[in-house]
Amino acid sequence: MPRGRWGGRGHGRRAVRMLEPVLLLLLHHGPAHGYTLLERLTEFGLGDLNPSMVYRMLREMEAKGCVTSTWDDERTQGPPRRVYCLTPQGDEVLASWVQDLTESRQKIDYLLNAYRRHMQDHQEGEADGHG
Amino acid sequence: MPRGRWGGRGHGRRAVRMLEPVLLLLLHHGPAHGYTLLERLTEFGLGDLNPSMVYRMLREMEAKGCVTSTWDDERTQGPPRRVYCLTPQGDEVLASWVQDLTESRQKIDYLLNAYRRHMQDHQEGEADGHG
DNA sequence: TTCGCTATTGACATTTTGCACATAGTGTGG
DNA sequence: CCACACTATGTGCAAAATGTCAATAGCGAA
Repeated sequence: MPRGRWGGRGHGRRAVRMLEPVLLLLLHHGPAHGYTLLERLTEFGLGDLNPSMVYRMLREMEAKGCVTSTWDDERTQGPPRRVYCLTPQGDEVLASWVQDLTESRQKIDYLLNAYRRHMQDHQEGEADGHG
Repeated sequence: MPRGRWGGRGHGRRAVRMLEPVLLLLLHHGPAHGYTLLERLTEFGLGDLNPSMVYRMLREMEAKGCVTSTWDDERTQGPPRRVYCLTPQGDEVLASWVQDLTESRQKIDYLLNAYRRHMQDHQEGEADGHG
């Protein structure tokens, strides 16, 4: 019974997916190669991602018009590299992601606070009126 | 080219999925019917969810052993209702969700802060050395 | 040539999501 | 009784997203 890579421990889903916004932000600093972006993901806690996913996301973003790509002229080593560059469109999408993430953060906060409050009450209840 | 229900506006993915943890938290307060849970979701900003998804999630949670369900004895109106009840297992899973969400929140914060810092620098750069 | 590293891409399986619709009991109006 | 609205839950399917593996490809070293 294959249930993905989450071998039984804990819950089976990840709360957030931030690959696209992180890539957009990274590209807002200036054009970059996929491979470079890939390495910079660790800074954002996305270090365990499979390269294919990053390249795929990049291509999807290009299809949506968020980025453009050209082949790099200079080649230091290895095969030709693509240089990705943010478009104004990508800029807007980044902004909308920031919006979404701000709201998401609020929702998470709400849940987390509700959890802590409830757990506190629960403990007090145990110590006070129960036992 | 159908891309889901996000008709071109903004980005096409949602950052977070919190249905399961919210249901677990709600059930930590005590047993409840699916329909009731469904209505309480709005408090957590999950008001626009399709009922099927909630019931489905509930059944998945039961399959995982996070909750148990029995048919309600009393019937006020409508068909028999299931009462869902959190298990110790579900308690643990909720805790692991809280962990995950705490980390996720940190990641979001990191991205948001990086964005704001960068945008500030960008503006200063525009006003100062550019134009 | 083969090996190892850098870079990118393709193909396929699995998982998740959204939606439409089926089922089912109860109460109301004709 | 029948149609209808409301409460409550469950099924099935199609599309999209995600995860993993393997393929391609250039370059330098052995």
